[in-house]
Amino acid sequence: MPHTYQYARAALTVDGVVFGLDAGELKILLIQRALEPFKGKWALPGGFVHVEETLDAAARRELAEETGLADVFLEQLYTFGAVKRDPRERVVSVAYYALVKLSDHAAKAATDAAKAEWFPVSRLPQLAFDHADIVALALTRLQGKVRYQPIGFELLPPKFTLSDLQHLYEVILGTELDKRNFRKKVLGFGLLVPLNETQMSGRHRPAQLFRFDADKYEKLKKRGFNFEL
Amino acid sequence: MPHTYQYARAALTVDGVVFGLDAGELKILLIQRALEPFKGKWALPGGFVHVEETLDAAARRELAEETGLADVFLEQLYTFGAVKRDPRERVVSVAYYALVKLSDHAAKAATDAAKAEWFPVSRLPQLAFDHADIVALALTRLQGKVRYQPIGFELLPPKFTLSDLQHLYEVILGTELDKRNFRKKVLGFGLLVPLNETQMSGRHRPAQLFRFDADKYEKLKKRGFNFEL
DNA sequence: TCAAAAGTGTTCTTGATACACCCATGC
DNA sequence: GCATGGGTGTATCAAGAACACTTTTGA
Repeated sequence: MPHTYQYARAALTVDGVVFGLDAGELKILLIQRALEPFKGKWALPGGFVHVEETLDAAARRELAEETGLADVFLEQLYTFGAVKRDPRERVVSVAYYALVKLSDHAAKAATDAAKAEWFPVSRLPQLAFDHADIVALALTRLQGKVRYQPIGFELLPPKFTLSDLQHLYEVILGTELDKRNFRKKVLGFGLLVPLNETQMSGRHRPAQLFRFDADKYEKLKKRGFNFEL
Repeated sequence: MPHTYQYARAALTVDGVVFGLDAGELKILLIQRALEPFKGKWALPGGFVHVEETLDAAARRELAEETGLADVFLEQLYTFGAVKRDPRERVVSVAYYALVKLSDHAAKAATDAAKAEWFPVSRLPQLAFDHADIVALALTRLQGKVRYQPIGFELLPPKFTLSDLQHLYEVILGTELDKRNFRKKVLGFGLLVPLNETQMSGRHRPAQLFRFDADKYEKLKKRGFNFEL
């Protein structure tokens, strides 16, 4: 049953920039397009927003359908509305970015989707539409946000070492950090709980494992606490 | 000539939260709705996005049409997509916020629009749709952004005193600031140019007028300079 | 001469930075 | 026993916070 409108309407889509940390590199999940336009090119997972679903729901649904990801950290990024960004017709896209723990999701992502692949942000293939712009903005946002909100933990497994955490920040921010200062600061927040476990990974001293205390963070946040770097 | 689509599409609108500084208060420009739904209620200026115009262009056009404002600082805020946010049909709105110098625009705004009025953010009337949410988010964004980007000057006249600037920050952030520390810091950036003018305003010592050196800021920014508080 | 806002420096405290060595383990 | 990353403390420096009095003007 086709719908009729007096004026032409833009189509509405969502697109997702999915970040993951893999082998010490920051990566993004891309889909190879099966259809024109840009057939065969790599693109962000995404698709049309249904009339009876919120934008967030559409973003989550598309992620699930195209990549098998569920229960990820997801946040709206920006809405892209250049007139010719899609060669077929006017399409406005609400972009999201997501942070996933590859430990959870690596397996699923591989099986479900037709052709989904992780690419290091530093070596992306050519992207369809204006998706390169979207990725660039997502990266800037991630770099900004990671400094004053503890979202980095969304990229790590539930149990991690301080070195894991430091490398995460170094990769995202593109800087080197001093080990002692980093540890002093991050432990100073009192949001990392040392576990009764260590992690062995090669012929050297095993590393203490920690988890992030999200509950405590929420409580502190309400009292005006500020996580920074 | 009506358009036909296979699936129902959401309508796309833009809405603008226009901030202005008036009589030492932070205010927002609202429009009284002439039509249902929410007839008679106050709402953000905004309207439908045309098929051949960018989102930014739509936001500027609506501001001009409904409030007479042009050439204002304008930045995308967030896109609101709750399913029932408009009782008639599905409407997704890309929200913007704008900063205007009342010195420039007060006159125009008064004449052009049917019923536009400035309301202090602390005493807003009941708003149509989910516009109260949009305003709340805009305020949060403004408070965040004003700390690390020199956008406050968009709310001041081209020539201003340091007290004007300090009061602006105090009003936006809702805090009191120490006069000496504030001046030390803000002058330390070297972005305020003292003019050969003073401003008399009552029976006390006249105040030095400054202008913000936007060119110099742009150059510094490219070299990694960081404006902060 | 008084009221009212403009303008100005110093001390103290806090947080950021710089920096080098010992520890536990696997091979 | 050696290579590898894990783990720790202190001294210095810079920036932020606290704080009070003099200046200029109009009435």
